[in-house]
Amino acid sequence: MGRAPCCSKVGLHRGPWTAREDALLTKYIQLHGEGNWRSLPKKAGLLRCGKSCRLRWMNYLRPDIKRGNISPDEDDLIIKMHALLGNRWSLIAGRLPGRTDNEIKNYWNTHLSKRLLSQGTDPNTHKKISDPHLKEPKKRRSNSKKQKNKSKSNVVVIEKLKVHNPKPTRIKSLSSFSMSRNGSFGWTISGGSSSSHEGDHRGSLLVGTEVVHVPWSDFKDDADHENRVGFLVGDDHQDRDLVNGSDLECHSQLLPMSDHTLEKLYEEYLQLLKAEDDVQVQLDSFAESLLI
DNA sequence: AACTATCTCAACCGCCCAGTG
DNA sequence: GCACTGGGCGGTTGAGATAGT
Repeated sequence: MGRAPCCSKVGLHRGPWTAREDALLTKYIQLHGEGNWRSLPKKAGLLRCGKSCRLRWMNYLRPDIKRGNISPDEDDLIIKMHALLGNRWSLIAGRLPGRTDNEIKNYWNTHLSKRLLSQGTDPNTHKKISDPHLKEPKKRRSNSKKQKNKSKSNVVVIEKLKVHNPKPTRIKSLSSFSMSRNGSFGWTISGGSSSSHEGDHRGSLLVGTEVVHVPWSDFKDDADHENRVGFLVGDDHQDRDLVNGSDLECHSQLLPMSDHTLEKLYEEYLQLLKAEDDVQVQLDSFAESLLI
């Protein structure tokens, strides 16, 4: 509908981001903070749409991002949240620290919806379906455990049985994350230094007691690797190895915090689910509370 | 080894909403 | 109330990776 694109696309670079672009964007945001996405590309020296910059930052470059497989607990939570909220990925992501809406959306579409189908559940309505054809998920030709190792993301699968490859995710507002847009609730995630949105990232990979990870797509091919790594880790060279080497162990070390948070969430759900009398009413009110 | 089918997910697109003047 | 802008969201796409033939 009539709205003009957020910026002129003439001459703008599209497609996968290079390490150099990542570095430029990260550096700019570290210095000036988030916001003003429309003008940011120009100021940062990027030939990108502001939206593209925002997306790249939010889903990949933010320092308060962790990596890691989506755990079975998170699986379960996503399914429950989806039953409550539908395809409101940002809200669901808001309940899963370290997960982006894009990641959850992708994960749902590629894994969870198929799983529900295979279990005879309509992924849209979360109700049992009777059509046997719908129960059969689209199968890959192999039933072998795929060990996908995309060079693009340079990620190693930790859990042998899980096929989902982790991608970078963000922990919404480490000190206290709040719902975006429609949501207003929040919780406090661990103490430690806060990483504000006003350019206080300082290029460090350490956020509080957490080691957060910077994306490293393009690393293997990019000649700017060293510059980028050095840049991204700032002066904290002890973190270099986290970037240069396999950081999967570090990913798993991040999980306890998330698991702890998940426990809280489960408590909420259990409380709701225990009340069988008017469970639907409570679930509805719970869903509404997310939207306030 | 080559080809094909399938899967994954980063990135883009269009729309909506809130804020501002 | 209206127009405009910036930011954000959900849906979709397509390149690259993987596995089977």
